[in-house]
Amino acid sequence: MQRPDDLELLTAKAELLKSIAHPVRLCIVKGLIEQGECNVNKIQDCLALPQSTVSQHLGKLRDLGIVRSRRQGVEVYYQVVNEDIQRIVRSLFPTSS
Amino acid sequence: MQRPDDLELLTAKAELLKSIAHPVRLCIVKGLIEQGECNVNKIQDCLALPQSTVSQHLGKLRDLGIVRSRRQGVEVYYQVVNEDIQRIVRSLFPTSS
DNA sequence: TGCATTTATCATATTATCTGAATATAATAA
DNA sequence: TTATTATATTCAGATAATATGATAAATGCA
Repeated sequence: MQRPDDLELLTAKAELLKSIAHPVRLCIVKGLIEQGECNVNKIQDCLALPQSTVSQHLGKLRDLGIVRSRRQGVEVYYQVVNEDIQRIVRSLFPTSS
Repeated sequence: MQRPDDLELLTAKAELLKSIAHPVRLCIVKGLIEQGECNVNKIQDCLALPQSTVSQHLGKLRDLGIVRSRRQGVEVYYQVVNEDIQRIVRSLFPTSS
């Protein structure tokens, strides 16, 4: 066991993991990875959670660079853009596409 | 985006991610994976954290089945036994062994 | 303009997590 | 038995994360 040479790296990676270490966010990210881009409204419907709850989770994912949003008219579409996260989620749910 | 068919699975996987979504626990797990089994004392020395803090983190990892402990006399040795976690950590730190 | 729809933000209550001190337990040696 | 070393557990306070309702902002349409 060697001394943690790079605490910043560890903290950054832990932060990354934390971003999907929540059932709702993991569900959102898994859904986006498996089925591609999606707008907020549809995500909400599927999760059956209050709009503000979903929006805040998406906001957190956006702030961390896990997802990117794109406005199309009134709607905002989200997609997963972080490769670490994509690898991790695919590796956690191997049977899925 | 489909309805979360298996909330339990999502919650379990999120729990798994949460277990290493902390710099100290990620450091411990990374160290154990890269350098194999290690006793608590050495882990403490390397992390320069209070004994109870390290022990509590190890306890959390043990309760979740991430690591397994083995007593050898007075010392307790830990090793990582969860394959999901091994895959994730290796994928997060690709340059390491 | 006024209105409906979609999404974001704010305030706040609740809950979970982290930490360190103190204490407890386990193994071994003297 | 007592002492020592190694590890675990308990507890209290601080901090952080989460959920939710109210409100605000952005867009498009009549």
